[in-house]
Parts: sequence; structure tokens; C-alpha cells
Amino acid sequence: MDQDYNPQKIERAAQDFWTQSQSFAAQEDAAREKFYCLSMFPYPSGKLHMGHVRNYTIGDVVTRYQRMRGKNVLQPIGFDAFGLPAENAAIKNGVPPAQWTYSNIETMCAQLKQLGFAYDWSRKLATCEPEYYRWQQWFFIQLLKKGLVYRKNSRVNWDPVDQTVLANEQVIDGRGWRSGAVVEQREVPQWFMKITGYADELLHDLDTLDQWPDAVKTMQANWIGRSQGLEIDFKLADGAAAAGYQHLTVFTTRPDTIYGVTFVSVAAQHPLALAAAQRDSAVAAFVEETRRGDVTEAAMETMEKRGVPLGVDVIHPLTAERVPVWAANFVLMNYGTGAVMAVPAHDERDHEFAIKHGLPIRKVIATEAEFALEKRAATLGSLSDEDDSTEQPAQQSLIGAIEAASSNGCTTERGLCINSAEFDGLTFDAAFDAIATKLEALGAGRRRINYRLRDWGVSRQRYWGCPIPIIYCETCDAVPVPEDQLPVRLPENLVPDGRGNPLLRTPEFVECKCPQCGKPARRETDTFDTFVDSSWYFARFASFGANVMIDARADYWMPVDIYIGGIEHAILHLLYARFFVKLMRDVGLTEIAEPFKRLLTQGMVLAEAYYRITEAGGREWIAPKDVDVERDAKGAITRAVHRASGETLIAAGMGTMSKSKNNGIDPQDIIDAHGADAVRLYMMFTAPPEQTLEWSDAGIEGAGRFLRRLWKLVLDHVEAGNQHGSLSTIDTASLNSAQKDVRRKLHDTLAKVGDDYERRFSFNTAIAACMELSNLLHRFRDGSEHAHPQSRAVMQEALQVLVQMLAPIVPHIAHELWSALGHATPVIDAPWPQVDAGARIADSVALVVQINGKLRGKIEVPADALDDQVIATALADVNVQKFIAGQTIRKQIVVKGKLVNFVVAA
RNA sequence: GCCCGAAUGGCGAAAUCGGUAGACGCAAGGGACUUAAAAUCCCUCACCCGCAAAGGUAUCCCGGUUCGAGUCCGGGUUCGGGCACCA
Repeated sequence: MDQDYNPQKIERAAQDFWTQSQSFAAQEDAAREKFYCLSMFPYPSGKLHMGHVRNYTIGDVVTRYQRMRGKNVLQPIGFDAFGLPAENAAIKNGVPPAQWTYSNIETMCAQLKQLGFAYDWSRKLATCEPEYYRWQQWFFIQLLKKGLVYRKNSRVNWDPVDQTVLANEQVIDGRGWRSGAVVEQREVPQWFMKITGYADELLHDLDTLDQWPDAVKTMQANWIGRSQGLEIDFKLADGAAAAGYQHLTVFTTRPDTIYGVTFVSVAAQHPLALAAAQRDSAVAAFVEETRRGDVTEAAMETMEKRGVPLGVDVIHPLTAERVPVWAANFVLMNYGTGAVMAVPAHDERDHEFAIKHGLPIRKVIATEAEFALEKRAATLGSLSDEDDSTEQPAQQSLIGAIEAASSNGCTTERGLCINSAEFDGLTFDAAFDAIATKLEALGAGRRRINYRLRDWGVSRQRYWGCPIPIIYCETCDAVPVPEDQLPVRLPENLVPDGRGNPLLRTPEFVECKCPQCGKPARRETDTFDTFVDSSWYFARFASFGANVMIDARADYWMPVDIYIGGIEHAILHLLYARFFVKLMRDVGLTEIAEPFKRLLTQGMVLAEAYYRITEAGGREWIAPKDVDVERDAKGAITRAVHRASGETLIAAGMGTMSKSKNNGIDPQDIIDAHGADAVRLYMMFTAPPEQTLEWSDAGIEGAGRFLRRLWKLVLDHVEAGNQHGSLSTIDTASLNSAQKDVRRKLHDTLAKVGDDYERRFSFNTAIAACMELSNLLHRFRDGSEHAHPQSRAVMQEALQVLVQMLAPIVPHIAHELWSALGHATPVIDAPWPQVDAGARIADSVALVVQINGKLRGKIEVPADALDDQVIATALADVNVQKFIAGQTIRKQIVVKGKLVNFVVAA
């Protein structure tokens, strides 16, 4: 064992050992309990960033812990290799996306190895490999055969200058990111997967995911957005029916407010609006206007609410009143029926719209109190001639208030119906049912379950993705590529230039023969959404290399026992992956219904960002490594200085590491300077996994300091052993109190650490507990003679267990120290130590004494003391007596092992 | 705008089921060792008042429930994630 801790040396040695002995290659073994630990695979953007390091360290800690617990563990790694950044890099550098991507993968693999992650490297995959995506193409064809995918027109962002489809991310303030042209909406035929057909199952199965965070389940449930409502037909008033429609159908979740309808709104893309646009230039202009700019939901919801009257009236199905139809920019064509009944008194958007356009507002819902008043007012009105009661003026003003509210106010809460004919006085549920029944009887409405969730559009008008295996023929229309012709290979030598999909200009790819009739045909040039690639990779890892999509090995490994990744994937990726597994089940590929048994959503990694104001008035962001920080006597930061120029900088606060703020910390620099173990320890110690983690250079040094202290502790013990001969076994009966204290602390810590690793995923507190133990061992060493055989035996036990507890987090130093402690087999193969319950028993416990909930004293009582004895000891405390003097004890509360509380009063 | 989170010393955090707020670490201050520096080791460290003991105040803000609230409930503020073509 070396005198000094040398991370570079021991890390390389440990990594070489794991590689040579293929320690982490997983073998299916039905006799052993499996554990499948998976972290979300990275996009190969170039180098690892701190977020990756954090994510993969968490996964590795769980993997190594479960392995030490004796499970048969699979931890694979791969790359989510298709996507936009590769095309952007190609535009910038003229390098084909494939070349850029494969080179990045190589770099990142080397970094992952340097961090010592226990991956089964033999299962490495990248989604851009034909061996991977051919099964995705095959699966799409199975779904097509089962009618689970279909083609329809759908809107995309179109850059009229660059003649290309833009991702939402590439639209900035309604303009193309490169051209600056105002973006237009275009209708393009695209492929969709029928996820709405699985909406109910995706919603209900959330209840089976008892090891998922509630926040994620709530977000998914809200995203699916199941709502019960009514479809209601409003007959078109005479003349309008000529447009080809007999009635306008709306969807509403508030049929109880139907008597408050004063107009109806439709989406600008609604057929009725488009028909009106044919004859009305104002409507045409409005429709045209909504074709421009952003289409994101956030943009739609925050934009000014605008609309135009269509010049068409519809007939209210219950009152037979005529109400006007408006086109409004806040009504979404792809939600419900693209039309809503507007109730300005009880819907905020309708209210705002009605005020703006001078449309009537009719109050039809009242609170119970209002309803009671209204009834009294009605009685009062009929009696008012004879009754000049003194409370009349007060009543009048209340009635006035109700009337004022009914003309201007807006309440969205449920209540009792008023001004609603025979439905007056009904609650929401009763009114819903009664009105639904009446409309059904009239043939003017039906109950319906609606979802906010929309079908999943999987087509992307982009080159660097998995080709959609379809051939278009003039006679046979869309024909799937025959399975024996898969994969449809993506040519890897093209270079996108920002003006459309280069596949369109590649005849070798596009031109083909129709598989049905043999005539010349065109191949689909759209590729799959990359969420398709990442929706099943976890299953492929479990049947790596199979000549089918997934094989029986997946039955052994699936589902994933723990899935770890960023909270930003809480909805889309996780919902699509859940959906895909249900599809795979229905195609007969698996029996499981959910892919991820347990989910850990990890927080982002932040760093302080600094900038200076340039002469031009802009901000120049300075990398944190070029900044010095000055502090006051208390350690508070007073000034940040640019090291090169001495200029005072402005601290912009903590933010996610990003290129734009130039505040990224390169993990490679940190590994080179401090070693992989220190990086891993720092990442796990600084914050709990779900929380954001703020990078600090000083923190990483602290991690290194702990590892050096640990090294020294073991070194001293080992050297003492060399001097004093062989170890004896522990004789628990003969231990002195210091030795017992060490063993109690050791086994308390072991119990806590196991719970923290397994149940709580609270790695920071596990490390803190190990540090406490380590601090105690330092004091124990200083206060004991190395020569004392029992002390040495206790120390040996403690150090062994400490090294094992830390091994999942800092595997390299643990590998080395374990061997130094005299073990021939590596620490990764040593079984997890057992908690010795006997060692944890203490003779006495410390309690606090409270008077009226305030801390007034501390007492020590025997561990098995009865309540009476505890109270007597508490009352004997001098300070407690001071606060009780002259008071009467009204109540005494004893909480075992915690506290005594006396409630006193004069 | 809508949905989901978060907020505790100078800083990162801990307090696991409503029971001692601040474990563990960082920074800072003081000291030891050293020719010196680094490293290492020891001490102090929420705030106010005090020599100390004791006391008071503190977990984003305003209310509430409880013998007792960082933790539960209602209302707000600020920050972060997502919003369907970034991954």
C-alpha cells in the first residue's frame, strides 16, 4: 500500500481489473434474482457534461450496491444517436451527421470508462445503427397492420426563406432561427400513432406505479387530461346550413352552464370558419393571421385573445335563442370538436372575450348563499307593496350586488343553477345528469369522455433519423416496405445545409419500385421522431443482438427495476415509453404492461454565471474558471473579479450550465485534477438526487480531502498490524466502553446506509453518516493503543464495513483499500455486511424536557425507563423546576425515546 | 396562460411517521507544526443580549390546526421544470 493516495494510479488499476475480469458482463440466470438498473441514455452531443456525470453516478451507485447485495445486475449503456444537433453541426462544419455522431460516441465512451461505471459494455448500442432501427421499422409495420398508425394532415412550422420545416426550438419569436423570416403554418401529411386509444390504460396504470414520484404521475394524468362532458349540437340558423353543415357540435365539461351560453366560438381552422372565410374578407384575414407565428401551447395561451364574428347564428338547443358564432384564436382545432359553447359568466376566457366584443354575459350559477338570497328576494318582490320592513334597504342592496355580479362578474366554481328554467337549484352533478338526459332525448347531445392527449405525430421532415418504412405508389398509395427488405438504410454520407431534407435530393434513396404492383414509386423521406427511438431501447438491451425485435431474455430482465433520468422527461419520453410497452404487449412481444418499476428523477446541475458589460452595452459571459471571488470576514461573497483583467464582474446567480452563459464546468478537467472517485463523491454528497445541484470548486476539494483521510486511516491501521502481528477476533463480552461505542456507531451507520441506498435513494446522508463514523474512528485511533488486540480487531471490522459502505460511491479507492485490509477477492464480490443488532443496544437515552413546547432541559434516563420514572427525572431538573415554580401542571406528554412536555398554567 | 415542483446559517445541506432546527461538508476566523509556503492537525462559527449560566428571535410571507409545525391546512411571493418538432 502506497503512503499517499494517488487517484490516477489506483483508478487505472481498478478499471483494468474490471475490464480484464469482465466483472460487469451480465448473464441471464433464472436461478438468481435479477436487478435491471438503467439510466436514461445520452444524446451524443460531444463530451459528457456534468448532468450526465450526475445521472450515471446515481445509476452506478445503485448498480454496485445491488450487486453487493447478491443480485444479478444488468446495467447497460447506449446512445440516443439521431437528432437535430447532428444536423446543426453538419450545417456549421460541413461534416456528415453520421461521422460527427460516431466520433462523439467514441469520446463519450472513453469518458464513461474513466469514471469507472459498471456497465455491461458488450451490450452497447446506438439508435442510428441499422441493427437497431430495423426492428423499429419492423414494429411500425406491425402497428400499421393492426390499424394502430394512420396518416393525416397536420401543421408544421414552415420557413418560407430556407424552404424548410422548423422544430419549435428553431422558431424564435415567430421567426426562423437562421433566416429571420416570419414562420408560417403548413399542412403536411404525416404518420400518427393512436396513443389516444390507450389513454384510459395509460391513466389507470399510473395507479400501479407505486414507486414513481407522485409529481410525475400527476403531471402525466393532467397531460392525458381525461374529462367527462357532453357533445352538444347547435343547429345552424337558416341560410347557414348551405355551407354543408346542419349543426355545429361543441364539447363542454360544464353542461350545467348551458343557459348562460351567449355565443359559440370555433377554431380558426374549423370548417365553418374556413367556409365563412370564402365569403367574408375579415374572416379570411383572421384565418390567414392565425397561420403565422408560434404554434406552441405556451404561445397560444399567452397571446392576446382575438376573434371575428362569422356572420352565422346557431340555435340554442334548449332555449331556441339565436346566438352568434365567432372564430377565436384560443380555441384549439385538435381538442374536443374544435368548437366551444361560450359562457362568459362562468369561464374566464369567454368572459374576457365577451367584455372586449360587447357580447352579453348571463349569470346562471350561484353559490348556496346567493341562491338563498335570490329566493328570499323573489318572495320579497311579490310582497313589497304591503311590507315596509326595516331590513328592506339592506335586502335591496344585496339584490343589487347579485345583479351587478350577473352582468359583469365571472365565477368558475361549481354551484347551483339559476336562470336555468326547470334546472334551477340543481347542483353540478344533478344538473349535468338532467341536462344530458334532456339533450339526449332531444337528439341534440350525448355524453362523452374527452382527452387532452392527442395522437402522437411521429413524422419528421428531417434527414438524420430512422427512415419510415413506407413506399408511395400512384396506384397502390402508401405501401409498407416488405419485411425481408428491412432495414431501410439511411445513407450516412449526406450533409444537410439547412434548406430542406437532403434525402429529397437523393434519387438513389427516393426512387424505388412499388412492392405491390412493381411500378416506379417514391420512398418516404420523412424520418421518425427521436422519441420513437428512445421508447424501446431498454427492451433491446435486454435482448441484445437478437435476430428479432426482442427475445426471451427480455422476459428475464424486464421490467427495468430502477430508471434514472432528468425530471425534464417526466411527461413526453416516459409516456411514450409506457405507451410503446403496451403496444409491444398487444403485438405479442412481451407480457409486461409497464416498463419502469421504479423511477428516480434527478435534478439539474447548476453553476454560478458571471458577466461584464461590453462597450456596446451587451453582456460578455466569463467562464467560472477565469473568475476569482472575494469574501468578507463571515465568508459572504463580496466581489467577483475577472482574473485576466482585474475587472469587477456581475454575478448573475446560479443557472443551468449552458453554452449561452458560458458557465459549463467540463467534467474532464475535474477528473484530471481530482480523480473519478472525488467527482463521484462530490456529486453524491452535495445534494439529494432529486434536487438541483450547485457546482462548487471548493466542494470538490473537500471530497478529495475526505478520501485522503480515509486512505491515511486504513494505512495507519495496516501498518500497525504489520508491527503487532495477526488480528484476534472480537470478544463482544470483554469490550470496554470506547470499543462498544465504535461498534454501536458502526452498526447504526450500516443500518442507515443500507436504508439510504435501497429505499430512500438518499446518498448524501449515507455519505454524511460514513463521515461521522470516519471521524469517530480517527478519535478512537488517537485514544487507543494500536497494540491492543481488541481495539485492533474492532478497528479492522469498522474499516472493512466502512470501505464496503463507500464502495458503491467511490469504487476505485474501495477496491484498493479492501485489498490492503487483507482480502484476496475484490470488494465488488464481497457480500454486503450484516447489521449486528446486539451491538446497537444502548444503556441509556437522552431526552429533552419541554415546558409548553419550549425546550427547557435535557435528561439522561435508562433505555427501558417507565414513563413515571422519566417524569420524575424531568421534574428533578433544576431549570425545569424554575419554569414550573408557581404553575400548575395541566398535562404531561411523554414521547418514548424523544421528549417530555409539561403543559403548565398559573 | 396552464400543469408540476422548490424555498432552512456566509454557502451546499440534515431533521425518514407532527417531537432537541442546522447533523455532515464548504467557506471564514483563531491557533499548532514549518526557515517559509502548501498540506495536515486542533479550536470557534444561525442571529440578538450577556464574562458565563440563562434568556430572546429564527426554517420565503400572511393566517389556521395542535400540548408541540421546517413538516399538516388555507391564501400569497419568488425561483425552477414541462407545454406535444430540443433531447
